[in-house]
Amino acid sequence: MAYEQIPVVAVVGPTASGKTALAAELALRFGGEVISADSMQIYRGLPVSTAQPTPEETRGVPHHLIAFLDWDEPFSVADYVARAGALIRELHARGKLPVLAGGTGLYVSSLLHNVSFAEEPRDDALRRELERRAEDEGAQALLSELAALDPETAARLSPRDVKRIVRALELCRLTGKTMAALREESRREPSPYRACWIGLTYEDRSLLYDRINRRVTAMLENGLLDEARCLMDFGGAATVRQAIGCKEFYPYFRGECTLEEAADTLRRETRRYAKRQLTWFRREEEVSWLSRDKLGEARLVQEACSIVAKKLEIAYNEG
RNA sequence: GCCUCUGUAGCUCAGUUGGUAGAGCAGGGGACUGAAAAUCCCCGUGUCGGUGGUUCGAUUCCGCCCGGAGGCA
Repeated sequence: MAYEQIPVVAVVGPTASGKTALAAELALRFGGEVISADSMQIYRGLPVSTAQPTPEETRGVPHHLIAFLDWDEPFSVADYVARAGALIRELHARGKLPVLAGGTGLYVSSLLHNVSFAEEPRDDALRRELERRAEDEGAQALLSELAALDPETAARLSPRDVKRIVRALELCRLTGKTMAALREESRREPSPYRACWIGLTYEDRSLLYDRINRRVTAMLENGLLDEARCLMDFGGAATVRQAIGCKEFYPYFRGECTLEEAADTLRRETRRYAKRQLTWFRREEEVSWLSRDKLGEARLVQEACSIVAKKLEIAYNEG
């Protein structure tokens, strides 16, 4: 490698697995700062539903890319990669170790594998038009159209995956290139980062689910309903509206179900989300997994430190 | 104590006029390139409560036992 790669730690795993605490601990021990990799914690005014780190949890360590966007502002992976990449360079220049912490797999993977999004634009009006056509003519019609332009992408998409069909068509129209080709081009540049991936998991899935279930109860005690009510009244960009934690209560607010039913739906959606996160990170071959149900708190931190020190070849003070 | 109903997948239940069974939910696996906490794909073997009997063959019919619900005393 002709140039030196910037060392980066990435703490990943499903929601409620303890990423926040471990990231702060690692930042303290290695002289780092935390960069969140979470597509919902970016928004202001959702500290409870998005489980943003509390002041106690940050332990005096600076945390970046949290609560800086208003609800009417959309956000995307491309925005994330640009901002987080700039932050990493800035921290490195200041002699700080960047510690990524978050559960948005697409963000972490795209950033650390240096996926380039530079040239591909987006066009919300075109997107809306395509979505309307999908409703009127059926998604299959759009998929057939895509098959003529970009057979490779069309072949791997389901006729029901409207979102991806629309985006693939949008890309063809705007760039004249196929999504398949653009994907290929986006992976050409080698990563400027030397990444140490640490994955938190539970070997016994039911223990993770217990934690999730209890966390929802705790959130309700901490004002979750107020956030949900505000977001429902405000509306906001398509991005925030997807947040798990608020939309599940809208039926309750409309009198269509009980509070307990809404809370159970939220618990289930969070469990499913955690499962999807595990699926995403499992395919990242570089992840060193640590089982939270097998290691005590002290042991977990110790293991994580030694993995980081070894991988990034940095010294640190034990204890 | 007697009578009735009931016991099938983790849960709620369907079903087999006797040829070892299937839905919903829960759950599991996977995919993922500008909305990703989104979106999409795939996955149902379980002593049919136990035990005897009838039968070529019982989860299905009959007897007894055990568990649950209700009714009468």
